[in-house]
Amino acid sequence: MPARHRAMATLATVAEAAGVSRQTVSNAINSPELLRPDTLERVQQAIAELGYTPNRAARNLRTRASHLVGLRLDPAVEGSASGLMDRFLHSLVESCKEAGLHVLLFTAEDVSDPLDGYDALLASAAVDAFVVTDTYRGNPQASWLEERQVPFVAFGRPWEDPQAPFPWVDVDGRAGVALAVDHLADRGHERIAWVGWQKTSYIGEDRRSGWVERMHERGLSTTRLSARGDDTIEFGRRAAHALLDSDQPTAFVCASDTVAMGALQALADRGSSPGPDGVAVVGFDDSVAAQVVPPGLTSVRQPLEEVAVQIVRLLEDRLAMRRSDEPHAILAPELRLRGTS
Amino acid sequence: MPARHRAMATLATVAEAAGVSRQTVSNAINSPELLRPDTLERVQQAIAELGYTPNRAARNLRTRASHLVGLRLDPAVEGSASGLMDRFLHSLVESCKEAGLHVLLFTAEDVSDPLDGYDALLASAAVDAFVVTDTYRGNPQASWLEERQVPFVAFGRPWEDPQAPFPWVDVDGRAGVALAVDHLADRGHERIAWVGWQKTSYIGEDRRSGWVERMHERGLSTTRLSARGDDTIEFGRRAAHALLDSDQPTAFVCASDTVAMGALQALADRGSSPGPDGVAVVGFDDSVAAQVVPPGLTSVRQPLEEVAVQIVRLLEDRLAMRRSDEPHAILAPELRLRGTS
DNA sequence: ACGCCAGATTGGAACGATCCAGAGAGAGGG
DNA sequence: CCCTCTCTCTGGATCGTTCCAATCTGGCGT
Repeated sequence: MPARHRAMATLATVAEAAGVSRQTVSNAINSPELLRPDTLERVQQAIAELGYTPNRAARNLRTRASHLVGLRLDPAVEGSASGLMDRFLHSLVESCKEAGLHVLLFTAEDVSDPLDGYDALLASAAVDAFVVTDTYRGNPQASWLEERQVPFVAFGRPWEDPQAPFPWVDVDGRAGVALAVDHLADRGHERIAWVGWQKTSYIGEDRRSGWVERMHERGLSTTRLSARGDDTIEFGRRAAHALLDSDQPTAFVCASDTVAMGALQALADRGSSPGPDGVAVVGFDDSVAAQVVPPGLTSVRQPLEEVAVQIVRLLEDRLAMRRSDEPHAILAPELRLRGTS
Repeated sequence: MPARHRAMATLATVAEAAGVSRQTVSNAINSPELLRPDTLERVQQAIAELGYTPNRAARNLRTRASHLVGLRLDPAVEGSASGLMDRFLHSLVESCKEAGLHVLLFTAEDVSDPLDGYDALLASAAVDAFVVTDTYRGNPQASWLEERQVPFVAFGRPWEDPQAPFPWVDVDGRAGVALAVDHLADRGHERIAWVGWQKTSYIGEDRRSGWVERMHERGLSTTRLSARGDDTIEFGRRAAHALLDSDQPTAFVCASDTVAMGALQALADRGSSPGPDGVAVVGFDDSVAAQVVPPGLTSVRQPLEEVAVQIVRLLEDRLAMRRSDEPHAILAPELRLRGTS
């Protein structure tokens, strides 16, 4: 174990100890197949004895690569239920490790500027690549980074331009909602309502289309069963009340757990409880809230672990200047069944 | 704006453009007060024109500092309500930025080994310092890092050894719970129960002591009003039922929101609802779940933003090899009032 | 006119790795 | 016996910055 106050071992130190040149030690680490077995053995032993680890800064300087991936962390909205970032981050860090990469976090000075922060890291060669996550509304980062030929992978589709050539990974929200509709319809529900986001949200409309399509596929009507608004508990509550007052749905499929929590509140307001006997509710995100709220909110779970794996795969291709055979991935979510349905 | 495919500007480039030496450009950036005003002006203009930004790797190599802070991300327990890491991480990244630092995430190969992962980053000089967060049960990292004279700051007290010299920041759980007790007692509750964690948890016992002390200070009895168990919803539920069956508390103060959610479920099981008219419940962590569960769970909120600020302050001291005048900070949480109390 | 001094600027060396071209050692062929 | 070729290994140059010591400049006192 190298102690910090003692001088760290360097290539030169190891080389001397093993009686070889610097370059040979370097090769022992980076291209061991170049060494004669006995030499390799000797060098490896010296490395072990001295506890040598290559100095990152020096390596980065020479190879012009930092093996760091930048991720901009934007403030999560307080009071929204998701907390997806936590799960995603874990998987991402894990997947990156497999690929010899590390995740470097940064934030913007100016949160409203989607480009802020990228430039500084790039110009100083602090990171090799980016993972871009905040693509919910358009995605100027993509074209900006593309222009500069910076390797990056997006979590989220380029909705405005589905043909955009950059690599991305996304979750099939539509399929997820269709899953929810199937589940409810299988259980005999016919009046299944949608409580979702504003029309301006690409993601919201994608999820909603899963509801519309699957409802029609199963011969169910969607008329007067749809509500759109903000991603807040309050909206979910009001929308659920309004729908219950007018067209008496027997189930709600929601664009998010946040909205779904609102629907649950509406049911509570009316003294009725969700679940098999009452009105069913299905959320989206499988947030912690969905897991802990009684009696458990059925919810569509995004495969974030797999998303991270795919992102890193594409990232590796880009970093190796390799053309990915499949630069886009749309992953299927699954339905987590709980008490509310 | 420097494009990636074009050669990046270097000190030499700028120096030539400004008609000065490399070192002068370096000084213009790091010690501008050394330059004559007109020279400084000229150099700065050249820097701006060429879009020059110092190369991190080269700087790191020369100065033996990376300005990176390592943070080990350990898997959050699914189904526990907190999600504190998300909030903390944001604040930490933000505070670090002010100090010219970045946060580098890593994970352990072997999660059960609290030291795993630190060594590799350290040996390769990838980070200058660490923020250690997983100190809930003992804290071998601290002594390990201390031994190696690695700068680090812990989020969490060294419970086993309060005199330990390393810098740390923590939240006063005891005071937070006392706040909750006061709040409930002020509202007329006298039979206030504790639902907390195992005796082996330092944090759990600290929080509990806030309940015990404040109850006694206010002349209230704690006899047969305490339950201890796992940090799960299920335990909270069972414990609440048991207490309600035997000694009829009118309020629950819980060691976590997770446990509190269990208590809420117990009330729901009995057809009674929490709040002013029924049994009050107070949680701990102010998790997203607390915010979204109807009618809103009153909860003790940790000042994570301030924790991050203090951690970075101590970190800066350590990195500057400066002795902090106050290397420990215990911050007071606050009570977030909601419908359950 | 000269020396002195502080302030401003410079050029070489160093940080620790990898790239690159070339040297040394054997093996094999003519 | 020499030449070539391959396999190993080596030493110098280099990445872009900062450290360090030395040099240069101009103002001031005598």
